[in-house]
Amino acid sequence: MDLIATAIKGTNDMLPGEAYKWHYIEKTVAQTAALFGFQEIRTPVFEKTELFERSVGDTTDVVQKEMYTFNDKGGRSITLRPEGTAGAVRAVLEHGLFNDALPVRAYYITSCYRYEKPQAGRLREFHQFGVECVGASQPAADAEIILLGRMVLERLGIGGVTLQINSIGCPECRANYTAALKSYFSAYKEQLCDTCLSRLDRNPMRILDCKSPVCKEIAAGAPVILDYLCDECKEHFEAVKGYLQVAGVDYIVNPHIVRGLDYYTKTVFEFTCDQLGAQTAVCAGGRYDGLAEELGGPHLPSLGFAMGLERVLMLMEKQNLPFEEPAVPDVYIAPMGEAAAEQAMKLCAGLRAEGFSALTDLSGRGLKAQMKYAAKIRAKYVLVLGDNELAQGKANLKNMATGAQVEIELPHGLVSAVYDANIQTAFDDLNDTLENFDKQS
RNA sequence: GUGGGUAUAGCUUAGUUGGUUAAAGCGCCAGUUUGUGGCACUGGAGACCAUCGGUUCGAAUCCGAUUAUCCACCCCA
Repeated sequence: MDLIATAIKGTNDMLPGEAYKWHYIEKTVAQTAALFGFQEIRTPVFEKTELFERSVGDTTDVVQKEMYTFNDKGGRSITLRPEGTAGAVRAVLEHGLFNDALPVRAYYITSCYRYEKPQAGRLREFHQFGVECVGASQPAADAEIILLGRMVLERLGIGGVTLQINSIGCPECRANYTAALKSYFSAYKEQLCDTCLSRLDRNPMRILDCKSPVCKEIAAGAPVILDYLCDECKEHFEAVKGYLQVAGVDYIVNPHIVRGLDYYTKTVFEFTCDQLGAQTAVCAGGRYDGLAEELGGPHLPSLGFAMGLERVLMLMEKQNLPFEEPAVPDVYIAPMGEAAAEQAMKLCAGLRAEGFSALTDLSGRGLKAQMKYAAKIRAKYVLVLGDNELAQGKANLKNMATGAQVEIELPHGLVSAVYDANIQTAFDDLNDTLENFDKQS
């Protein structure tokens, strides 16, 4: 084939044969969110560029080199959302949802866009399940969000996941900490890798994240944020850990967890797994107490997380986890000849009106081919409709799983040219037949 | 943005040291004369061997570039 266009780099088509997996994940995720009182929020795929520059932070990689930014025809700078929090919080503020009962609990399942080199577990268009809890300052909120993330993974059956938590403090304690980091790392200027050298000035906390062995070794001896937390942040973090312990949640405190988005404060966490290729995080988030104000709203301590759904899917497939099976057609009607084809169409319509999924031939195939097709689409029952059946008003209904057949009465309407009111009751009989079929055979 | 692997039918692959009409399995379509699927048999459609250029009498095979894809770095979910 020589197609004039193919899918864009880093995008995935979700094909009919796979869609049920997504449905299952989305359903599980939404139901779990509902258990925690979260309601869905949907915001536009694109936003004003400033929104992301301000929230995510204009020194972050995401903003600096990964955003899909363009000017629309009105000359406005528009950006496809690289993450979900900014838009959700913007909407909460814009519509004054904080005037209603606090906290606002919202979740979303959306696509996000980042211009990155695709690799395992990383796409340019990817999907996130995210939750935002706006207007909750207490450590209980942190624990609740973590519990929600954990429960989603649990309900999907995903194993091998570790919860790592840390606190990166408030702007005040972080300032002290970064100062300490700077002076510590400055002593190793000669040995740090180039990227870390540039991070020394801009964001020394990132050096803790570096994978280069040398930097890792140096970072191992670096000051730890937890020692620099102010009393309030320290207390908050202790309380969060306390809640997690009470809830029986296993976690490890990893002082090297540093989120790449600027809005995070205090608690940050990641659910990590080693089955994601070079990627580690399947779900990550934290508190962002200053974001609402940063966007021009009131002071609203908040927090949330995002879960990478492609990564969730990847883990589920790797771990051979079951998905809710897709629905298969209830009945396939195999007509033979033109007259039968018309009646089959009518019968299908009636069955569908009754809530059955009913299919019939659209390709003019022979009976054998139709049986094959019916088997392939995993139809539960097949009804062969030929001249004999139409003449006698009876037909054989075949159970495709067992091969058993049973004779049923055809609706009267089928043999008359005009739609007959009786057809409805006749379909009811057919329904009963379908329902009782297994008992009979 | 940097680096590495890969590129032959819808899918998975074979194609010997470059040598005539490029194979197979699966899938698809159709048959195996009487109206019933999963099995078997037979036949059919389907590939300008990613693209462009080069070396050669001759290229799917060698060389280069481009593109795509996978993986890793970076960063992130």
